[in-house]
Amino acid sequence: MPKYDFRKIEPKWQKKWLSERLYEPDLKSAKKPFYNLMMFPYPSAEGLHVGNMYAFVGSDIYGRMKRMQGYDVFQPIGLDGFGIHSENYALKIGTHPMDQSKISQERFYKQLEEIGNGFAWDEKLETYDPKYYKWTQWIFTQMFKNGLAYRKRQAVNWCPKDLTVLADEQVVGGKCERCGAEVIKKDLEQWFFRITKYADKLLANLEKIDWSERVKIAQKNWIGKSEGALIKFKIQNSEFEIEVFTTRPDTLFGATYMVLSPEHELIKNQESRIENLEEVKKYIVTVGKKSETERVAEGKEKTGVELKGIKAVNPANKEEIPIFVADYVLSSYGTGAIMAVPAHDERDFEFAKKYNLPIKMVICPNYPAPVCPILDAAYVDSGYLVGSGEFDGLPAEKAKWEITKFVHGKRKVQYRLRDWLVSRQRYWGVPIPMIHCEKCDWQPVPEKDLPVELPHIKNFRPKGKGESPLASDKSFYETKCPKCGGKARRETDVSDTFLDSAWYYIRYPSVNVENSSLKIGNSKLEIPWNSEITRRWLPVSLYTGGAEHSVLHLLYVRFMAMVFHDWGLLDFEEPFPKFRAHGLLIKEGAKMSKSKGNIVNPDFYIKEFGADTLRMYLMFLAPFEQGGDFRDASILGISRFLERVWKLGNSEFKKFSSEQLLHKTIKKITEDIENLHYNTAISALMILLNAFESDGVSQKQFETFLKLLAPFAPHVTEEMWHGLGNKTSVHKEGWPQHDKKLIQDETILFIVQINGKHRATIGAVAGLPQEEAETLVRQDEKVGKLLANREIKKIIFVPDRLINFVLE
RNA sequence: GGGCGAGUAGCCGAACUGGUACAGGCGCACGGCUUAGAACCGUGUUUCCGUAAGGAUAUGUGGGUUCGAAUCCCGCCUCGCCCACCA
Repeated sequence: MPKYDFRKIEPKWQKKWLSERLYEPDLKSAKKPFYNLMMFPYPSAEGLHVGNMYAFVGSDIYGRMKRMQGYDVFQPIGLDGFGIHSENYALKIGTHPMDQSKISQERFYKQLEEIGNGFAWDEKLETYDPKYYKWTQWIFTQMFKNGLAYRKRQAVNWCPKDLTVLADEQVVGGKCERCGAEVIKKDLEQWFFRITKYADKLLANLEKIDWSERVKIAQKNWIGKSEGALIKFKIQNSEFEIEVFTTRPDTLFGATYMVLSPEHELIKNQESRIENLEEVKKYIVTVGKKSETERVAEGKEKTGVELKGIKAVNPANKEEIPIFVADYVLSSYGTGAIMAVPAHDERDFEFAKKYNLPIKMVICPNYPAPVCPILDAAYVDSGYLVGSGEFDGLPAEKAKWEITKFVHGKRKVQYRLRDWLVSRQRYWGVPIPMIHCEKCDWQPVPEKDLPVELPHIKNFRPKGKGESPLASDKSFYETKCPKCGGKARRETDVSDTFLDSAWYYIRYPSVNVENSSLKIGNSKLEIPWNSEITRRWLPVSLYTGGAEHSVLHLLYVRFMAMVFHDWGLLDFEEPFPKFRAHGLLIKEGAKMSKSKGNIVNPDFYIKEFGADTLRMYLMFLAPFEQGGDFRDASILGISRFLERVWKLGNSEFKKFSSEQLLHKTIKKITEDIENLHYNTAISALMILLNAFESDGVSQKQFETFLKLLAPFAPHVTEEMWHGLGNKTSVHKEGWPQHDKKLIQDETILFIVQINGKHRATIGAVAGLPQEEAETLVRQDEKVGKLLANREIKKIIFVPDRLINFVLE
């Protein structure tokens, strides 16, 4: 018997598959397209993380079964190589990202090949390839032309370590998603994408897509829809008004003061009337220096300053109320100002207590209530109106819209979602293709001049002055205005990496074909993909990836698809009708991280045990969607399993007695893979192998077994398949079908219970009616004894399964 | 603070729609093979009583529904993930 030499077998088949283009579907004319996609990785030269491998293998197993089921499976691969991640790595080891990317790319692709996935290598793409980012830039210019990209000055998230601004989605718990540094606010003018325009659709479409529930919930909360009203408050002795957004217009009569965010325009506007201007300004400056986390940490103790000398008027009861500025009101949500109703809002209550402001109760749990309860906390539940003039006695829900009408307010739906900040003051990214001209303002770079190539500049280190390193390269930024031809300056910021990944899945099938064009009047506009191919292959059949991208990539990518759809470039709105989040792979109970030094490098395990063993081990740990704990010790179980398979396939065949078990296993494995329950599928293979070893196996049965094992262990199965005299790849074989008749049991085991307790197990033929089953069971000696002289109150009968005698 | 999810053997985990709780693997123990060890093969492995047959007991915890609950309902405890002053 030859030795199971995976070190020879695995590279041999990998080469062969590649040269035979085994995993390349016919993109132009495939009859049963199945686009199986896993989120592409961002590479660093440290190489593929075992967590990446876990995710890719899980996706591959599904794709392999689909291929064997007769689908034309397209499983492309590429690199999300632009961005802070790769740039920081280059900074750390002292290389240039442009050179480093070539090294990382080679290493990553080599590793991805070694894990034995069925990738369509011909269509690989890298986001830092000018051929690719030409179109990322094209998308940017179209966004601008369609009014979906705009510039705005506002307080934005700034990472003091990575020296760039960040989108809200990239600030996690007040910290930079990439480096973990405390994020502070900076007042800067930046490029934004108008994702809020699609808030409603992004939310509504969630109902239509089949996604892991936890990801849908995360998106729903992030979008954060709330219904309320816009209400205007007049400023005493002034033309100025303050507009507020509230979800509780029913409590308007209880508004005893107002609060503005530190950035609110009224403060500048009314500067001359504010008596304590110095104090106010000082407060605003102090607040501006605080980081997000400091604000949250101090959140329990609210701070604020009254704007002395000016008052607002409550439009409901015309009472004069004071105005405060406080940082618990955010400039970026609603109108940046609130009406404070301390009796019915926890935050306002706390603030009012601290500054000794009146607390007026206007909602009572009961009506007519002789006395309203004395508040030691805000009463935030619903009830009936009191102290609200003509509205007294109305249920709060009803009063909401009547009061809004009474004060000429407007109903308004407000989203928590903010526009997507896409500028980055870094080097390693897609240059934003915009030109600024003193005369003509902002102009997009004309399509014919794309791409705007990222120059190889020596000093790419971020500068931290709110400018990208590109701003020091005169030859880059000096240009002419595309409109008037005058002297102009290029935008020197780059765009967010998440823009690169927001459309890659459309590009894959079109990598090697000609792009389509749109007719606009008499001219043609080339678009970034081929429409015919796109119609055949998209949307993606199954998308797999990490749940950590719930409100990042997975939100942006949906937004962009909706935009393309509205431009007539795609005929679907949702890019991924089915998405599954895989679990997190941890190591000995702890998260893998560089700082802990416990990152598992797959190379070592592939060398030591083989890719097939590592693949199966990873999948056997726990359900794929749950994640798993990598422990060295238990990899031996799989290693033994494959050795035994090898041994069995190299010994003499004879007929296996239970054809039934084989067919039950076919059914189970098919269902398990469909549901990504790879751990139980592997366990079913083990059970079958155990049976083969004790009862024997025919060649035909063993070949079926190899097909079932093929998605998990593609190399060894291919080797043995050919060893049995087959000339074509096992991965192109038809997936085994179970025989429905064969899996029906002829005999079953009856569970006999007395008072719900298991007392005996009795074999019987299947399909026995209750009476016969009862007779049979009573004949049993033990059961007979237990039932002797007892009164039977009731008998519960579950066909072919159980009979329960209930006594007295 | 809010939302979501989970708690089964020494460990990872299985259990369809409520119907034999713990499949499969790891580990461990004993035995075989071997000069010896590794590897490999076999047997056993919730806990308690019992030589055994068998019996009792057991799915974080306390209740409830049911002939019957890991599964459904309510309270509590613990852990994980996400969000977090969003008016």
